[in-house]
Amino acid sequence: MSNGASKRVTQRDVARAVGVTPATVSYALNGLPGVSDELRERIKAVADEMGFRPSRLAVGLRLGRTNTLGLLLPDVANPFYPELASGVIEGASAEGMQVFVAQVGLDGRDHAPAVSALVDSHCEGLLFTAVLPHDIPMLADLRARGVPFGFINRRIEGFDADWVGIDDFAAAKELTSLVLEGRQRVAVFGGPERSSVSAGRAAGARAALAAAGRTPLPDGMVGDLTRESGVERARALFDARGPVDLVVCGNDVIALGVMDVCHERGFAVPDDVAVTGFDDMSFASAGPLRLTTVEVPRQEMGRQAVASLRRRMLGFTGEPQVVELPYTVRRRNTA
Amino acid sequence: MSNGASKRVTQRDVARAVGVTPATVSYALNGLPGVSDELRERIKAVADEMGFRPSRLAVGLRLGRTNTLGLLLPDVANPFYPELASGVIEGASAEGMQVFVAQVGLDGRDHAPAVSALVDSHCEGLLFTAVLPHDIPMLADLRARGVPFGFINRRIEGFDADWVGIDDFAAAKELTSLVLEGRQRVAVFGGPERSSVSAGRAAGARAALAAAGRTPLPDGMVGDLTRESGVERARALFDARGPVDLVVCGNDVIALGVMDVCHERGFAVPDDVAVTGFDDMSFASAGPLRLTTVEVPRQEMGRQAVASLRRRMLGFTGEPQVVELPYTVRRRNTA
DNA sequence: CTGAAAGCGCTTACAG
DNA sequence: CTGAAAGCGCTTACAG
Repeated sequence: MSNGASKRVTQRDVARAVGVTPATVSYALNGLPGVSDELRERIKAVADEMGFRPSRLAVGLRLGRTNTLGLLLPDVANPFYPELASGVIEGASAEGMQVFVAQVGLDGRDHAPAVSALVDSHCEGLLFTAVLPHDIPMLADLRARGVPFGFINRRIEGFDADWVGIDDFAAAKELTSLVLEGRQRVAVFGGPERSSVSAGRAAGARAALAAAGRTPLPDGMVGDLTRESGVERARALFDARGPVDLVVCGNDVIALGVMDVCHERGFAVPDDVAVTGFDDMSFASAGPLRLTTVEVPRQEMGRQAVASLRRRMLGFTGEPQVVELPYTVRRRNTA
Repeated sequence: MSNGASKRVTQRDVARAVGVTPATVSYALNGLPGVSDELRERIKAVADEMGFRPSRLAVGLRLGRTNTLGLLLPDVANPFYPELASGVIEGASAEGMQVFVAQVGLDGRDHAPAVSALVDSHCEGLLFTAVLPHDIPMLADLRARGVPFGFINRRIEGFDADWVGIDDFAAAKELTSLVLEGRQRVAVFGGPERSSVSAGRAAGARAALAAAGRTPLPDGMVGDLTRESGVERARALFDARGPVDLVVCGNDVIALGVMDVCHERGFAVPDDVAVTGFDDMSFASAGPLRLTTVEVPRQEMGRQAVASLRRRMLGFTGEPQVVELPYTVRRRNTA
């Protein structure tokens, strides 16, 4: 025993033990009519005792339904995604579904191989968290194959699909307006150029500035959503212009990088340089940090996305569903 | 088209298109002998053009090998685990394996249902990140069924299995000795009582104190690895004893909670109260935080665990493999 | 070099 | 109320 050989108990084993055919075991265990109560109980008891568990592979092959969903996550240096994933996994598990997690490149580069592997494994639905416009051909192909999918967080202009997220534009505008006050020299450190989320946040910040009759500094508007990128952009910015009044960042991680540089140069936050983040990651509220930011309901986004996807998997073919969740501006100590 | 019906192209479709039997398609695509080069190329071309991809379900059922691995993660409020997961997913994907991710309760409670679902799906190996001693019966059952598994991070005293982690005892001892200096009143805020990792870290801290002829304060030794727990324990501690000299925390998240309370009470860190963390999570090095902690190679732990597990899946039956990775003590500004 | 057949573990009409 | 048969999509001995 325990020689590595599969010790799986099959339906047939149970059938033999009880003295019926496998079909009867199937009927009994799946609660279909046509089996006497007494026999059903006996089969259940034997199955339990033998530790029989139907093979999901066999059931999936036979039924053409696997109860499996695929989740595509970009590189997890960004703590935004794990919490999204947690919501997805929790929501899926509550519905008896399993989740294959695949990783795509930073910022969502190179979805194709991951999607292919997921489809090969009969995922019945896919959830994308970091789509970019160049993914459209792949998505169109997916749609043609009849594989349901949904977007979380990012979406693609002009390519409709179920989506769950927040109003990034409104949130960024509100945050920026709130902290703008008299600050004149304002930099906006956005995320990747083609990310709908980053674009929305940057546009919101610019709109707030415009409403106050100001324009942002042209420095560092586009970059990765990483701390390193925040550091590099902040250094370049401060080298060129000294301590500016406010840096509006595309997420909390960039803001961390900016604060690193403020610390390194001895600029007081927010007195010399005010900084805002976005997402309200767990560390943002920490005592020594107290980052001013926007809380995004990441777990809830994941859960809602599963709910939408499940409807599709069950055959719903209506218009793309848009779920816009509430956000909360958190004004703390950095702006 | 696109009515939700499965648009899967099967081997048989390809066979029909080429005018051969499905078996020939299988031989051709899998590079087996017995197919002329010319025919093989033609079959490959047609398969590609039709977008044929073998069903992993069918292949898995037929071969009894699914190339799938299951990863069990506790509640992801703790950023420790996503980075571990990233290493696992990356390592698996490099080997052509897919990863089912399942979530278990906080601190690893209630593994059983998740394990069961993973085994039902024919995962060929399981990776546990937060085992507890009471999981032994479940693990023994797994072993009896011939399902290979490995531990990352936590392990179980007296239950040998492949394990990847660091020497938590040595690391905690080194860190504590380094920052101890003249500090007399020292609290050790550990993690869950039965976690091998938390136990090792706490023991290491106590050993360092003992070596200096000191004993830790009895307050808050056991608790969850959460910020809330850090907050609660710090409040109770400071209520009872005022600002102690040093709080050695079981991880960075607890330390964050302690620093929240220092901030709230106006205690300067490290001058009034020194604080150490453990793990070196990304936020730990942030300018305003500069937490003194121990860097744990989380991604690498995940990758190595996949390598060990893969050997088992390929039939290796030798002694349990123990992989102890190097850690790095990071002395920054909080102690 | 190619084809027909069995079988992985299930489910579900269809007969009895 | 129960059993025999077909089939989901593959792979692999086994004949030809």
